[in-house]
Amino acid sequence: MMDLIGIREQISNAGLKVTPQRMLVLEAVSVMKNHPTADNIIDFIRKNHPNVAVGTIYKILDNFVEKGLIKMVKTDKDKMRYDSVLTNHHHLYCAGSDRIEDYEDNELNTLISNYFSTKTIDGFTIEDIKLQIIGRFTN
Amino acid sequence: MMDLIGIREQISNAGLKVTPQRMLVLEAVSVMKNHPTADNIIDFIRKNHPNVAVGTIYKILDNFVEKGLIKMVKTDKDKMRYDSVLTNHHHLYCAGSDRIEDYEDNELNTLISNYFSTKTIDGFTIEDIKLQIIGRFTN
DNA sequence: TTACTATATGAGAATAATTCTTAAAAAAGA
DNA sequence: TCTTTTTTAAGAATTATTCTCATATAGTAA
Repeated sequence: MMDLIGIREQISNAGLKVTPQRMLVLEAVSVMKNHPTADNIIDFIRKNHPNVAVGTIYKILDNFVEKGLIKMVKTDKDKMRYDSVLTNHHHLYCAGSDRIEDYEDNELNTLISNYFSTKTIDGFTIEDIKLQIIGRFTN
Repeated sequence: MMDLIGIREQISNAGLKVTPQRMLVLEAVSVMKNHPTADNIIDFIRKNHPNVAVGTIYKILDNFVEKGLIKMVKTDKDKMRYDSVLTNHHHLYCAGSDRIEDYEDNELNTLISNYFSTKTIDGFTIEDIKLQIIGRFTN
């Protein structure tokens, strides 16, 4: 479940001081699998630790993104969301709601990276490719 | 250049009343090819028509997105952006700045739609697929 | 352990983007 | 034209996020 030692290590290895607040944020993002917004994370943490400042949580999220501990997910509408899954994956976006799910597909990854190993884009160096698959969840 | 009759028609065909303000907004988004933010659009319009209300422009942008006349593009950090290009295209995102460019590639579109014509995603009906190609512009 | 220094935090003010409210104005239809 | 419905202007309100700065704490070195 919540491997506090692992979380402590991740923060430390990223070159950040380990603080109770950072532990709480990283634990929250790891536990909340639904691409939470900053606000979701704030609520989650403050339910049990009402003394943690909102600005602190925003700053910690920035720290973590900067150090690569978590990622930001771009959605069409609404606010910023965060993602603790760092393996290469794509996202399924519901056209009619806020729902976002991960989509992992190595065959697809291979197909795309093969394609771009021969094809280059003029004036642009590719670092990463993500698919936004928009549609409807049927469940 | 600015085909005012075409713009009028687009608005009308979308089932919206044609007003001067809507003409201005659709013309602005069509002319500004750089994925403008709401604020860019507001500045552009108010330079020549300072009497158009900010809230009106926001509401018109919403109308247009809802009717499919324009699209929203969201990037990692910053605000909402708008896009008038309705052909199927992808986006190049600069990892180090706000820059976004369109990327059209029919060969790629074919590749992907072929892939997903055989492969289905459990519990999900695909409506559209967009690539976010992240990297660096070399010019 | 204690002290030191850099960094992180809490609290709330400030800012920025967007939405809401309401009365007045204008569009489309009869 | 007159009527009905929709749209607009203006600015207040809301929401998300960033900033400020005094205090507190983590990591390190003695």
